[in-house]
Amino acid sequence: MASPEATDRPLRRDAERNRQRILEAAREVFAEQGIGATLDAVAARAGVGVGTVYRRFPDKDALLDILFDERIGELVGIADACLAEDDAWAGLCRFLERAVELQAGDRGLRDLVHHPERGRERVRAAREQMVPRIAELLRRAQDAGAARADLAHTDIGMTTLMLVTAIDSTAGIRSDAWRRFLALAIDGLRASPEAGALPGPPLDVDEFDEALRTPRS
Amino acid sequence: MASPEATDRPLRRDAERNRQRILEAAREVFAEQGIGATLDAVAARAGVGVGTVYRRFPDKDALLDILFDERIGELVGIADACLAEDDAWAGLCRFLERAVELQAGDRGLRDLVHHPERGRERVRAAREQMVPRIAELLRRAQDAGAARADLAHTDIGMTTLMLVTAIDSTAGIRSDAWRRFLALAIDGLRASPEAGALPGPPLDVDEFDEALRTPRS
DNA sequence: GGAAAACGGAGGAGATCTCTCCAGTTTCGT
DNA sequence: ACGAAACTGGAGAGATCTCCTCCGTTTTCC
Repeated sequence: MASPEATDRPLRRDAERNRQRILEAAREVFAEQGIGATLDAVAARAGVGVGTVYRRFPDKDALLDILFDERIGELVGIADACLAEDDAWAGLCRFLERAVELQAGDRGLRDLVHHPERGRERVRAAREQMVPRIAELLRRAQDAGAARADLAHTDIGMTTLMLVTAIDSTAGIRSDAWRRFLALAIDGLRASPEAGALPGPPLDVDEFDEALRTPRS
Repeated sequence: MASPEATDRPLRRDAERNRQRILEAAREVFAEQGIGATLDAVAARAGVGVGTVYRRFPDKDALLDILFDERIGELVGIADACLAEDDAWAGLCRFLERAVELQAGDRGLRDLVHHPERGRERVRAAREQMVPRIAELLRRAQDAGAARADLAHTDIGMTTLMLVTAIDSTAGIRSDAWRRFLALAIDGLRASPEAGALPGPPLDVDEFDEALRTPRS
């Protein structure tokens, strides 16, 4: 069903072999270079011509959709697992850690999660599943008195967006440097007597969505 | 001395008028669009031809240097003012607030501060003055027991880098939304009994420099 | 063995950006 | 008020990039 010819006769042997090579090469190239990588780069890595890539996949978004549907699904799985934890605060922290960890290893995934224009239906749908889960993770941690009460779930989203910046900057230097910044961020989310009230209202969902849509330097 | 012809005869009246128009237009355009703005855009805003811009300024970096030398100098001034505050923690917080505030209003300044490739000697020199000041602001706050003891000054730098991401994303939506994220970040820097030790060593200065040099999506 | 399917990769088309060139216009000293 | 020198505008050259198509050649499979 991932194949465009699924309903017709199967691909010729060489075609099927190349299709797999392209998918694997695309996985590698997008993970390294992000979704900005050209299909020429994918073709080169796969050892086929660009024409072969374009014959098999209508365009880059279609390829991204096939590749990343599953990976974004993993994020949903992580959220569900963390919702199942007894300790709500630990669940929230663990979610952040594992979600960021997953993205740390894949620049394409980072781009896609924080870049609503790209990808198609499946990726988009998966991303939308995240919102209620994150909101629930936060609400539980707040009810337990562990997370500061004035957080909104968009604050969690912005926190991961900011962490992605740290990852992008440091991935080539020290691949786990992000853990330090995550720890700092988590301490900022914790309920604490010293912390004053947050200034201003949080972003609402639409504002946050627009924020993701905004191109960053 | 800002003028390339300073040692020769003064510019003709129309040339000097256009030079001023270009500088003002460049300030506006770079503040809005960042240092990626084209000199064509600057010329259009100034109401002159591109040729006129290139006749007066050898290239974009020279123009950036003239424009932003002073603005980065303001950052140094802010750091000095905050170093003079009695309350070391308040000084650090105030520095972050004012430094980020200054950058919030000027996308070009954000780009330049966090993008060591661009700009020339003067901008570069001004940026280097920041490092010891930030280190001192942090050390004082740590000695006072207010900032967590395991922070390095590169953590402050990374914090502002991450905040810049938040600003870039939200500037067009709610221009002061960043204050909320700054408050969260500051709470993460505060010494606190709940906070465990930070994982891994901080970035050293060279690593942080390389991190800034790394292109971000 | 031959028709059909697939291949490769040069290159067209379209975006950008930076910066140059020169025919025409403006300034200013005398 | 006039002519030389200074200055102007903006088309467009040149350099990159990226996406995607086209078609002569090769491979598959009945």
